[in-house]
Amino acid sequence: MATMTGMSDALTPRARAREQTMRDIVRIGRTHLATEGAAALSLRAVARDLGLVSSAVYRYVASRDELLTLLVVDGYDELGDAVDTALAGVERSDHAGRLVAIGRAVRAWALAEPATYALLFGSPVPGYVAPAERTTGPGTRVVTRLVEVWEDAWLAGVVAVDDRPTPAPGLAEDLARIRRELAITAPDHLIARGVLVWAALFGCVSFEVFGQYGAGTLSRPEDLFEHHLAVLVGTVGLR
Amino acid sequence: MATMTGMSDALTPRARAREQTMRDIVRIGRTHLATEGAAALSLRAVARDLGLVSSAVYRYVASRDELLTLLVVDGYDELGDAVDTALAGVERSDHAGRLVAIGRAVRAWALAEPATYALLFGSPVPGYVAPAERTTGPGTRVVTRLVEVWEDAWLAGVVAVDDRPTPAPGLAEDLARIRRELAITAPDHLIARGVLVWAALFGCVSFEVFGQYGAGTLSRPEDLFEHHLAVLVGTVGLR
DNA sequence: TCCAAACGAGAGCACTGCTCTCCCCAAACC
DNA sequence: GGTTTGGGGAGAGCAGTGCTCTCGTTTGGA
Repeated sequence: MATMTGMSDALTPRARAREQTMRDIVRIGRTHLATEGAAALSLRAVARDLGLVSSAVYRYVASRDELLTLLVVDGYDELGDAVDTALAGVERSDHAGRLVAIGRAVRAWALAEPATYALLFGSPVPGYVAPAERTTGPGTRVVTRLVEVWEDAWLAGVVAVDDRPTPAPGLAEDLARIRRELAITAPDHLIARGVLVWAALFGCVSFEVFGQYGAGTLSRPEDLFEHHLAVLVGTVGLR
Repeated sequence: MATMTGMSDALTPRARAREQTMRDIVRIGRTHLATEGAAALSLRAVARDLGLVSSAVYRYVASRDELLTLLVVDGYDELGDAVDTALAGVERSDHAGRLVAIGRAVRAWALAEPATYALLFGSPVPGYVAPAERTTGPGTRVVTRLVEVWEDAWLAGVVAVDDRPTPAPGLAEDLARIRRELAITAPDHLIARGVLVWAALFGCVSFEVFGQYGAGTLSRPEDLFEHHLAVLVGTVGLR
């Protein structure tokens, strides 16, 4: 509180070194996460790789859970970047193409970083709850992009989907809140289908990453995924 | 190897006591799993609750991983029983009703036993791989029931679904193997859609159990799930 | 120049999984 | 019934973990 209050960003030497150490911790943490997995992520091991004694890293990271939070945020950012990069190559008016691009990007990133994907979308690490104020922002980047697709298509008037089955009346309130919070205009049945496609997309990716299809039963999983994407495009009435 | 070789089942007093202890271990393990989660599952804690010293439980369970395997098998069995019970109340000819019943049963069980559900369908516990020879049997009960639904509907000639998008030619081999292994006759496009519905169903359940929808954003998640089920019924052309 | 803050090291506590040895007693065999 | 054998419990111990506390040292800023 004393000396260097203010807006930081002034880059004092100490802050500079500190940020470098923080980056090193996250970097080493990511490699450990990728090689040994989330439960085997050990602050002591990170400290060893960093050339520090275990207690020293507690100057930077308050607990193992906070290290997990850092990795969660890092993962969401990377996934969000991957999706945005993929979207950059698709015309905004090509709604089906954008949905497919998002799906492919999510799958590709998940297969490349299965441990981080598991940390974000798998079973919660027991005893650990990601602090909402730090993770919801980066955590909603993908679904934000998905919603953009439906909304764009709806505004362009090119959504062709049956409005049956009709969402239950009890859902109206929830859907209205979603519509308000995301500032969209698409009707209830489209929002509900969008949520389904969102969940289905990650369900497909999770099945593949977590090996639920059975070990080695699929010789061409990418073909199956492409087909599923194509069906999902129809589920929200894009073309 | 010495005395009591043979088919067991003869229930010698020792074997009887042993099985009782095994059941106690699984029972206590389940409560710990439910209260503290998979990563916090500790053989020592189970031993304490059992009134034993930690080394004693190693007479029954070779390792912590084996305890996890016991709980995995136990969970698959319970889920399979839940699904079968739900199906018992639906006419075999009511294909849509059977799919909905399976979906509801899976969701209800997952919400009732989130920790076990996470163990089965969430991110794999790091360093632990479920031994296929012990888990694939019980682990395929649900998908077996799902496949039964499509197959029954197909045989009854009541499947009304577009055969587009056409599964990629490269998928033919994989789909043929699935058809052979499960002894079904449904065509490629129906099998592919069935796989999608399977993954989508568990994607929806996982999103809800793992809180991916955002904490407390849905006031009536069951209504949303019902709607998703209704859409998925259409995805495989049931009515 | 001097002080306070930042920082690293080390010891220590309570916990974990797992191994090994010791030993008792009940079950199994004659 | 007596003998033996092995199942099973207890305890110590090793290596690892998260985390805390204390103790010096370094170093940046006033």
